[in-house]
Parts: sequence; structure tokens; C-alpha cells
Amino acid sequence: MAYKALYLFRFGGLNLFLPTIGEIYKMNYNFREIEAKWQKYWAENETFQATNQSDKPKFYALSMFPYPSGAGLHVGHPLGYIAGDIYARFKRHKGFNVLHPMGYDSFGLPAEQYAIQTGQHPAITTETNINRYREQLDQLGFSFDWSREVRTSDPKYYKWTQWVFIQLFNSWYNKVSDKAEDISTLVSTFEGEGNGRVEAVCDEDTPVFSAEDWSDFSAKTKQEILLKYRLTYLADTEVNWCPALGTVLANDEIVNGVSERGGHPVIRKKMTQWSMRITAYAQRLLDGLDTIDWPQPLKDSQTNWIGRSEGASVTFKVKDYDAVIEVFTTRPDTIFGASFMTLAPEHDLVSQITTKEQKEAVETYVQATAKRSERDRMADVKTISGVFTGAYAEHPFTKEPVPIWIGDYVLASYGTGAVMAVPCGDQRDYDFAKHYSIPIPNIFEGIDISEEAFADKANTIIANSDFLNGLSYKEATTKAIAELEKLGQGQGKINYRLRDAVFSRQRYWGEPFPVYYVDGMPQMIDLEHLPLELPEVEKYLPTETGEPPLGNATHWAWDAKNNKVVSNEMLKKVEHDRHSELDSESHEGVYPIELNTMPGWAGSSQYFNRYMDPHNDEAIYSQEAIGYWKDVDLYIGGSEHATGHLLYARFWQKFLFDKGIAPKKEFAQKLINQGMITGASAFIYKDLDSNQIFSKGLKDGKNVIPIHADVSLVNASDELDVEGFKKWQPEYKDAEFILEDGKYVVGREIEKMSKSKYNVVNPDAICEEYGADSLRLYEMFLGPLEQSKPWNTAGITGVHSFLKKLWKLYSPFMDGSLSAVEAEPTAENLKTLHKTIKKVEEDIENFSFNTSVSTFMICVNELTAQKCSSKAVLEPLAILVSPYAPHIAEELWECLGYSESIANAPFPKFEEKYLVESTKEYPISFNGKLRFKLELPLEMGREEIEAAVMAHDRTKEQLQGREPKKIIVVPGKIVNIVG
RNA sequence: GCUCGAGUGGUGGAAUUGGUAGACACGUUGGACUUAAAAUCCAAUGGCCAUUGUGGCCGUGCGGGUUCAAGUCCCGCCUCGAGUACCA
Repeated sequence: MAYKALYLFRFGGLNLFLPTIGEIYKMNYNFREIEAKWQKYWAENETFQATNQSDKPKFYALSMFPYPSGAGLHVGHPLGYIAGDIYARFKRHKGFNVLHPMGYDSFGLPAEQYAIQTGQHPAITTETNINRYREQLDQLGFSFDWSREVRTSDPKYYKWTQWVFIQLFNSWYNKVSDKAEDISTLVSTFEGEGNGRVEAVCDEDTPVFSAEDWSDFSAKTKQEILLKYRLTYLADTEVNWCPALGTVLANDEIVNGVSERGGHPVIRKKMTQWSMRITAYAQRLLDGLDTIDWPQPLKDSQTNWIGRSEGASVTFKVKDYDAVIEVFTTRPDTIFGASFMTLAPEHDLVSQITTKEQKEAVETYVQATAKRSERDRMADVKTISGVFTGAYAEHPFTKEPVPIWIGDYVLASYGTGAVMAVPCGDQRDYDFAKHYSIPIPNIFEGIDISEEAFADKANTIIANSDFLNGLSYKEATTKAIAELEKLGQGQGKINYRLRDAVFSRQRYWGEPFPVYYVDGMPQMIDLEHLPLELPEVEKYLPTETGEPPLGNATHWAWDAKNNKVVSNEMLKKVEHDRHSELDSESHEGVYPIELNTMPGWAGSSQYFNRYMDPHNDEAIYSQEAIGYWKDVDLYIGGSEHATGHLLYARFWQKFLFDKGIAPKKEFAQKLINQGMITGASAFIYKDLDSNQIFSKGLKDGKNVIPIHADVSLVNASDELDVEGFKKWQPEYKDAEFILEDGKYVVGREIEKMSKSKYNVVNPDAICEEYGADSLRLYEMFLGPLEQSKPWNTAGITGVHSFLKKLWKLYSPFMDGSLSAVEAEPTAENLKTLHKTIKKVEEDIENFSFNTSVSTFMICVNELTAQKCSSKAVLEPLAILVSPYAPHIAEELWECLGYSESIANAPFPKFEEKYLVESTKEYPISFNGKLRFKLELPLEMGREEIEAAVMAHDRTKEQLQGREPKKIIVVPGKIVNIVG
């Protein structure tokens, strides 16, 4: 009651109680103190630890774990984490048992490159960086369950990465059951009947053999054959080799022909590499996309990446040679239009079939293309080049000779590396034919092809094509395939662009393969002897003989008898008296260990499952744990992983599903791509001919180059601190800055946030000035989560003052005391509250976090105006705000008299009845033009509303005695009168 | 080239999916408080016109269309962004 008296006093304008210094300190929203207090509380009380058993429904909210780079976090990094954290906290309020873990993708190139430069062990750099990341993450108040932290570079973790690799090695893909099976089932089939009837995804050069053949094969041959079936296998692959980085790069690590990291040139090179038979899963990876709620653009890019195309494979006999050329075509209906064939210059048959006369020209051409880098080839797509081999193939139906050309527009890596060229139906074939004056037969009814090819399937009617005449694309395709099958020269086929994924990297800082070699054949190390830990090396560069960095290790040989790593000296000692070791059941010697390491995506392909049971040393995770958590309910991360991590992780998950290790075919049901927060770089304009630097408005007409200036030297109105700049870049200390209106104004450009562009905004500084809650709210307020948007610190005062107002709402006496009273809330209070509950709940469910921040602001403004201090309103409001601004919410919650954390307080229930009003404003509109408003009782029906509207003066005035043609009443919305 | 996505005030962005366009915030301007600054509070703020007053016209990239009613739906363009690329 005393409070209430005070309260009335204060709002009555008679503030007689002057606060003491201590009270002033308390009465303000002291975010520094509050945030430190609650971060400590959460850590000490393990508030966010999830249990693997609960009566509550489960919810798994995951954000992509970061690579801990040396630069630390900038304001762009936490965006997705904040969104994920809001959702996780929301779900806790909603009564879910929430798993919200975090960890580090801590293997990677930067740590290794730093090691090369400084000699410091990558583990040390990584540890330092992780500690820094942790500090920054803690500062932002995330509700992560840190007891489940994983690091991909931790041997306890990568033990299981190695284990999955072994499972893949011990599996083959059975097309009949359409899943991965244990390699032992394949071996018993080979023993029983050979491989004639085996339908597997395997290497193309796999020979056909009988059961007898199999038993006669040497142990080594058997292993070689099995390697052609295993889901991870060794093969000579043409790879993207980056000499500058000394490593192989995946396709998605190359941008415009140069390495994504560092921009070094990349060349094609053949190497023996581990590969993953991801192509076995191409169709299932495609089909699975329909079952998951992922962003359409991301699905599209995976679909494109997999690149399914339906068509036919056709074999052409080569005239005068005992050889056939197999081609893949999506247009078997146009087969009568094929007037030549083109092989990729790298095609195996080229050297065999080339005639004497053409030999020189062909060889020159092949060499010339080999020399051209991928980048050059891409740069000039327009140039048409090719050479005739002198050989002819035989058309399967007409038996006419078809000249065989080679040309670099045909890619060795796609399809069979050969095409049947139908110039009338494909623009590239058309251009090629025109260029070399090859005939262009027209096989389309009523189509003019004198200028360009006709590629429109939908409007195709085939002509001049024997049995295909008069048929549509669809009919002709079916018919052509049927006829080809009769001849034994073709069949329907589905082709994928997706290639098997190269899995070896010539790096130090990655997972070692659990593999040693006996007679050059890979052997797996048993689970009980894992992890195989990274050895120490003197230097982190490739060896002088070009071996990967692990070649520098002195202690990197496998003692197969004692199952441990021994020094390379031992290797030499035992090696010379080894016989056919593969034949003996157990290997007792000392053998070399694989020198490559695994790529970055290895560790990230199973981490989400490992979080479920991260400390399990007996299994990758227990079946109880994964049986409970099953899959990720919400995954938040960047779209740049669309065809990398997100595809590989789906592949591993499907494999683990086949093996009965994972219960779900897809690891993440819903995925959201958070947009990038970009930086507004600042530029100064240096005159090229003098020592002058021009302000933005004066640079036009001058010969200037823009130079990045650090954004911290620029104020909100784009004015540069010139003295600060000179201090920062002493090379310009004598430069003359030409000002406009007494100021130096910088130019702005939106770019990706990056250290080298000096546009990085650090969250630490923001937290120091405004607090983590302000930063969290502001990052959400900036715009829709999925959209990329530039950072602009200026606007943060808006959300910060919202928090201050919120604080005041709970503390109107300005003395730090609790103001919430047991007073009955007014109808107005409840209306404001329930409006907010409804909107905020909807917004969170729809991931429209930006609009809910506005809703909070409106709510607090209204409640302040209403002078609301009722507990019945302020309690639920604290819960509503808590996912967004958890620290202040906890503090308010405590002020309201609770000793438990707000984290598990139930989310307020929305009740429609509080929004109901007695009257409603109806906007009235005439012919969509004149508008006025009319307030009418809510319970009025349609006819009553019409009558009330017609009786109104404005209506009469407008209608001037005429009868209205039509009256449209949309319930609760608008009344429209058409006069 | 192909595949997606987006164009709304000075700025970031709202708009219950066809129903009063510009919520909320930044910025700007004016005012209050202050010796002053900061902080805080109040008011105005799409454009043009009218103005003592309630007002009027135009406005969601451009051009058409459907509808009583279009930022939202349809047709045709333009621009920007993202992904991808000689894929047979």
C-alpha cells in the first residue's frame, strides 16, 4: 500500500523524495552489472543443461558451429546464434526439453598457415582462438549447454569421425535394396556366384568374374576389387591442385578458377586420393529434399548441384576399329539429326582412333587444351575450337558414317566425355557445325533452323527421322529408346552431375585417416585402438619429395602386432623381410600410415548427432540418446554451405541411417539461412598525381583512387577524423586533406565485413557501451533474419532506450524498488498485454524477430502511458521479453520476487477476450474513393451495419438520393458503397 | 545464358496475405529541462496544393489488366542481388 501511495505521489507530479547516490545507481538500468550477474548465475547453476530424458517434448535447436578464427567475432557472426537462442529460449518457455549446444569446427587451414609462418603448433593457436570465442559468446548471454561442447580437433571427438570413415570403408551400395550394406554381404556373394548379378554402385572399370575366379584371385586382387565397391575408396582422381596452398581443393572451395582462400591459381592433376561414393546417394539426396523444410533457394542449389538429367545412353560403333563410343543424351528423339560426334580431348579413345593424316593436328590440339587452365577455358566460352580425328562412327539406325571430332566444349568429367552432336537441336553443336561446315540436317517439322538451333522440347514434332516421324518429344524419346534397346545399342539412363567427393587433403591440421598400408593396400585400424592421433611434425609444409606434411613426422608407422604408432625407423627395419603379407590373416609387421588428412567437412558431417551424447567413449552416441533426440528440429546457419557441409552431412546421415546407427533419414527438419550482416566500408580519395586527398564531394573529375579508411575513424555523418587517420596510416601523415564545408567526408560502400576492408564492427565495444541485451535486440531489429543487411551502429540507441523504458516501467519510483503491485490490471492494460502476447508468439513461430521488437516498444510505451504497475501484467511481460533480452528479464523476474531463473517460466497464454471492444471503427469508402470512419457497436450484424451506414449524413450527401448499386461489408474491416 | 529472390519515405524496414500504405526505429526540424553539454521528455516529419477550420490531388521500379477495392493477383517490360555455368 505504501508503494501505491508513493506511486500516486510520483505520477501526481510531486516528487518529494530526492534519491541518494546509491539509489541513483540502482534506479538506472545498469546493464553491465546485470549482465555479469546473470551470466555468472547461469554458469553456476547450469541453467541450460539439457537432460537426455524428460517427460517434456524434445526440441533440438542448433546453430552451425564456428571455425574459431584469429580475428574473433564481429557483429555479423552472432546473428544466427541470437535467432537460434531466442527460439531455444522460447521453446523452453513453451515447455520443451531443449537441446541447444555449441562447439567448434576447429580443424582448418588458417591455423595451419599460421603454424607455417610462425612454427606455432596449430593446436595452440586453436586453443587461444577458442578461448577468445568463448569469452565473446558468453558475453552475449547465449543459453548454450556448454557441458556438451565438441571440438572437431579433439582426439576424443575425431575418434568417431575416423570411426564413421571405417564404417564407410566397410560398406558397399546395393542398388537392389537401395542402401548401404556391409562389405561382408558382398564378399559372400562373390564367393557364391561372382559379381555377374551384383547390382552395385561401383567403379566403371570393375571386371566381371565368377565364383571360381574370385577364389583364384590373390589376396591383393581381392582387396583391389573390393575397393571398387567400398563407399570410401582409393582412386586416381583428377583433382583441383593448388600449388600455392600445397593441397587439393573441392569444387566448392574454388571460386572463379582460383582458390576461395587466398585466391591462388588451381590446376588439374591426377593423384591417388580417398573418395566418398556420394553419387550412390544422388537420387536419395534429391528425393529427401521434398521431406524437409529448408529454404527453397538452398534446395534449388542442391538440386542443381546434383544435376539429375534423364535421357539415354547410346553406343556408336567406330568404323574400322574394334571400339564403341558411349554417349549420354537427353534428346534420344533427335538421334536422326546427329551429324557428327564430339569427344573430349582427354577421352581415352582419341589416341586409338585418330587416323595418320589427322594425328599431328589432334595431338597439337590435345596438348594445347591440356595446357589451358580451367580458368582460361571458362574465360573464353565463346571461342569454338576442335579437330577432326579422321575416324567415323556408324549411326545406329541409318548406318551412315558419322565423323568423330574432338572439341574442348565437351567435358571429360561429365557423362561419358563424348556427345552425339545434333546441330539442329543444340546451340553449341550448331555453332560448332557452322564453324567447321558440317551439315546441319533439319529434323523438326516446320521449323526454320537457318539462323539458330531449335531446342524447345515442348513444341517439337520430329520429321525426316524414319520411325520417329510425326511424334512429339515425349513419344519420340520413348520410341527411340525402345528401338535402341532392340539393337542392343542403348537404353534409358539417368545421369547426375554430382561427382564422388574427394576426401584427401594434403594438410597437417585435419583428422588423420585410421589407415595403414600393407603391400600398398589400405587396412583399417580397429576401433579399440582409435583415435589415431595426429603426430608432431617439425614443419607444417609438404616434404621435399612432395608428400603431405605428415610425411615430416618421424613417428608415423603402424605396428600392427602391438597396435600402436611407432617410429618410422621401425618401419624400415621390418620392411625388407616382408613377404606376401596380405595373405596372412594377421599382419605382424610395421607399416606406413596414410599421410593425407580428412577435409574440413568430415568433422562437421556428424557433430549434430554427437552433441546428443558428446562424452560417450564406447560409441559415437548411445542409441538411447539418439532415440530420444532423433534429429535437429531447427538448424540455423549461412547459405554458403548449401553444396558443401549441408550436402555432405545429409549424405553421412543417410549412410548412418542405412547402417541402423541413426533413426532419421534427414538430420535437420527445418533449416533457416540467416543473412549476412555486411559492413559499410569508408573510403578516402587519394589524387594519383599529387599528395592531395579529396573529400567525397570534391573527387569528381579528379584522377583519384579510393583507399579504405577504418570505420572507427568515421562518425555517424561520414566525417573522417583526419588526425586519427594520419596516426593510423603514417604514410599519409604529410598528405593534404581537401575538405568540404570544413569537413572531410568519406565515401561509403557496402561490403562483406572483413579485417582487410577495415569495416569490422566488434561486438565487444557495443556490449561495453549498450550491453548484450541491446545488441541482441538490435541485431534482430535490423531487418528480416534471412536478408543480408548492412550494419549501422547509429540505430542501436532506439532499442537501448526501449530497455531503459522497460526498466523504468518496473521501477517508476526511481529508487530501484519493485513497483509491481497486486493491483487489478485495467482492461486497457490487459488489452495491451494480450495484443503483445499474440503478436510476439506469432512472430517467433514465423521467425519474424524484427517485428516483435517493434511490438515490445509499442507495448512498453502504452503501459508507461497507462501507468501500469500491476504484477498480473508485468510478470508475463518479463517472460515475453526474456528470449530477446534475457539478462534484464532475469533481473526483473528476481525483482518480482522469484528465486528461480525465468528460463523455464511458462509462456503467457493469449486470451482473445481481452482484445474485444464494445465498438469498432468502420472505415467507409465510396467507389473506392471518399473515406470516412464510423464507430459502431461490435455485435452489429451485416444488415444493421448497412442500415447505420446508409443513415449517416455523409452517405446521404454522397449518394444524393440515388440507390447504391452495391454495399460490401467485410466483417471487422471495411464498408464499401458503390454509388 | 539458366535458376531463384527482391524493388515501398532521407535511411533500416512494417502492412493480419486482396481491405484506411508507410507501423516501429534511425535521421532531420522545432520545443521543454540545463550555466552548458549529455541524458530525458513533448511535437512535426511521403510529395504537391489549400489553409482560420474540417480539406484536396498524387503516390509502393515501368506499362497494361482483373476487382467495389491491388504494394499484394494476372500479362508484358526494366533494374538490382544471390547461386550456377560449354552438363550434351
